[in-house]
Amino acid sequence: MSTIKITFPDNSVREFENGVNGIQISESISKKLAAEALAVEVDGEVWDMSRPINKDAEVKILKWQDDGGKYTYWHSSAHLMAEAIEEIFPGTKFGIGPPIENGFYYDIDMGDHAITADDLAKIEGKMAEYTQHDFPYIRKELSWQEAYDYFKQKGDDYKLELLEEHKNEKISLYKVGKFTDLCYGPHVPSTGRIKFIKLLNVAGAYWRGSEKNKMLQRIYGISFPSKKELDEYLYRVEEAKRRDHRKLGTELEIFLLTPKVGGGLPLWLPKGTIIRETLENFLRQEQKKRGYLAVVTPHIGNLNLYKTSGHYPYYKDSQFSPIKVENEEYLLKPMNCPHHFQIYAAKPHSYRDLPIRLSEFGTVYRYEQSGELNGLTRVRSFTVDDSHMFVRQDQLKAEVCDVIDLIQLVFNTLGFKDFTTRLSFRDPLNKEKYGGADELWDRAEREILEAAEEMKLNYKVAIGEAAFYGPKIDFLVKDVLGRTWQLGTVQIDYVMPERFNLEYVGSDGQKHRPVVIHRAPFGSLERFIGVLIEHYAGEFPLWLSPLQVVVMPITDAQNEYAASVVNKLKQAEIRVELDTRNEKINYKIREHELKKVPYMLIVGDKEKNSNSVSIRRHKKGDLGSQPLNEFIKSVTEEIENKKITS
RNA sequence: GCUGGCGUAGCUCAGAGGUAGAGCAGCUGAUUCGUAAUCAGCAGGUCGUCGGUUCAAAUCCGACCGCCAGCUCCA
Repeated sequence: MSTIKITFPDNSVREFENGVNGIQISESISKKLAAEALAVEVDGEVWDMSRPINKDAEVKILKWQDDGGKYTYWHSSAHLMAEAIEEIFPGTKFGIGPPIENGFYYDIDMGDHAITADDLAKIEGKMAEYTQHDFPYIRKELSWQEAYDYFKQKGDDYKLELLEEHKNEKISLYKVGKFTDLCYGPHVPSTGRIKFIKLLNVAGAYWRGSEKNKMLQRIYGISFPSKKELDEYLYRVEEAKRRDHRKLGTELEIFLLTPKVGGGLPLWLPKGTIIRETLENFLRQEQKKRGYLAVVTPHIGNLNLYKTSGHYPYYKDSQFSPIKVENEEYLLKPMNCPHHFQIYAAKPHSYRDLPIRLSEFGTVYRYEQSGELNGLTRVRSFTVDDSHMFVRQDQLKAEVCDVIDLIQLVFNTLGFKDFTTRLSFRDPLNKEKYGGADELWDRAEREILEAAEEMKLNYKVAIGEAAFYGPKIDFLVKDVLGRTWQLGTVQIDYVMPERFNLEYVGSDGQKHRPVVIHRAPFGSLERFIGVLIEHYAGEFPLWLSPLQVVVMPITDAQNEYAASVVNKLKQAEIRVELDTRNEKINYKIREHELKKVPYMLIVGDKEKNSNSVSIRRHKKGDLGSQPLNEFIKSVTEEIENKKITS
C-alpha cells in the first residue's frame, strides 16, 4: 500500500496510507477532534469525513467554528429536513436545499398543500427524532443515466431539470435514512451531529429564482450543536424585532406611513423632522467648510432631460408615469443630476473655477414594486444628500479623497465603526456595457484604488459592478439583523458630461470635458435614519435626540421654579419639555424612560432652594444633584461634541 | 408584481355562528407624592372594505384593500 503526504494548517506534514479519510486523520490527532469534526477541507475543497484521499494534499479538519464546518452542518440539516418532509408528506417534490448565511432552507413543491405552523412543528419533531437515530449520510456515485432513472421513477421533476445541466458527469447522491438526494455534498458524518433545530418560517420562492417559473414553498430553518447557541440566535432575532425601525419609528413618533397617502411615501412627524434637520445641518456645515455650493431644484423635470441622460426609457419601469402638461411631458424626478447639470451648463466655466461642487438635499421619486416597500429603508419618495462635482481629470483623485474623508467623518460621527466599502469596476471582458473611453476608465479605476489605499479604506473590489457611466465606491453598513445596507456612495461619471455636452475652457483656450462625481454620504435620509433607529435602538445620542431634557417637579409647589429651569435651557437652545402633570414622580420617570428621553431633571424643594437640578440619565439612573449652570454647560458640551454615549 | 400568513378601541390582545371585552393610553375627579406604573369614575368599535351563505356573521365563503415574511427588482 502506497502512502500519501498530508500537510496540516500549521505546515506540519505526516504520512498516511493512500485512501485515508478525514475520520481516520482526525482520530489519529485526538478523540476530541474526531468527535467535533464535521467535514474536511482537502486542497481548499470541503469533503465528507468518510471520503478517501488518494493523493498528497493540504488538509484541514473543519469544526463548527469554521465557516466550512457551519456550511456543511446546515447543508446536512436541510437534507435532514427533506427526509422528515418526505416521511410526513409522501410525494413532495424537492427543489434545492442549500445552507445560507444563517441556517438553511429547502424549496419544495407540495401541490396544493400550503405548509402551516403545525406542519413545521411536525417536521421539526420528526427531525429531532432522526437525530436520535444517528443515521449516517452515505455518498454514492452513479453514472448520469443511473441517476436520471432514479429520479425519473421517483417523479422528482426538479431534480431531473438540475440533472440536465450535468450530462456526461459522474453524479453524486447522498442517502440519509430513507431519503436520497441529488447533491454535491459534503455532509456531516451522521444525523446525530445535528443537535438543536428550529424551523423558522415558510415563504414563496420562484424555482431557480425566475419570476417566469412556478413558485415553490421555501422552509427556512437553523440548527446548532448546543442549546445555548440556538437560544442566543433566537435572542438576537428577538432583539432585532425590538429594534425594528418601523415599530420604534411609530412609537417614538418619528415618521408615519399611511395608505391614505400611499405606500412608500413616509410622512415625517415633528420629532423625526428634528432628527432629519439636525443631520442635514451637520452635513451642510461640513460641506460649507469644503467649498460646496447649495442649490435648490424642482421635484419634476421635462422628460427630455431623462432621455438625454439615457435613464429613460432604460429605467422606465422604475419611474412614475410621465405627467402631461400642455404639449410636454414631465417626470417626477428619479434623480437630481440632470437638474444640476443644467445649472453647470448655464454659463461658461474656466479651468480655474473647477472643481465646482453643487449640493442639494433633493427629493426623488422612484416606482418600487409594492412588495418591495419596507419601512424607511425601501420607499417611493426619498431625499438624497446629493452633490455633483465638476472636476478636471487631474483633480479627480484629490476630490475623491476629500469625498471619502467627508463620508468617513459622517460615519464616525454617527458611530458606524464597522463599515466596509466596495469598489465597483467594469468587467474588462464586457466593455460594450459601459460608456466612455477606455483610457479614462483605466485611469479612473487606478485613481479610485489609489484613493482607497490613501484613505485606508477597508475595501473589496467588485468586477463588473460599475454603473454604465463609471466606476464607484459604495459604503456598506451592517444592521442588527445582519442585513447589509448600502448607505454612502461615490460615483465617477464620464458619460453624462458627454451627453449633456458639459465643458470648460482649459489653459490652452480649448474646450474640455469635465468629469462628474456623484456622491451622497447618507445615501438617502430615509434609509439612513431607518438604519440609525435600529443602530441606536431608538436611543439617539443627545445631539440627535428630538427631546433632550424633561423637567419634572415633584409637586406643584415647584412648578414655577421648574418653568424657570425650562426657560434657561431653552435659552441655551436645548430641546426641553416641562412635565407638570399631576402624577407621582415614579410615573413620570417610567414614562420618559420608555420614551428614551436622554435627561430627566427632577426638581423638588431641595433643588428649588439651591438653584440646582437632580439629574437622571436615561438607562443610567440617578446621577445626583448639580447646580443648574453646570448642568447646562455639560449638556451643551455633549451636544456640541456630538458625543455618542452618555 | 408573485406565494403564504395576518387585519377586533390610539396601543397590546381576548372572543371561533346567538348580536363586542380586558389592560394600557385618553377625559373627569380625588390625591401633592424624591428616581421605572396612586385611586375612582367616564368615554371610546358599522370587528379592514364590499358582496354572499344563514332566522342570526367579528366568527363561514368570495373579491378587493392594507400590513408582515420571503421571492423577483433596486440607475
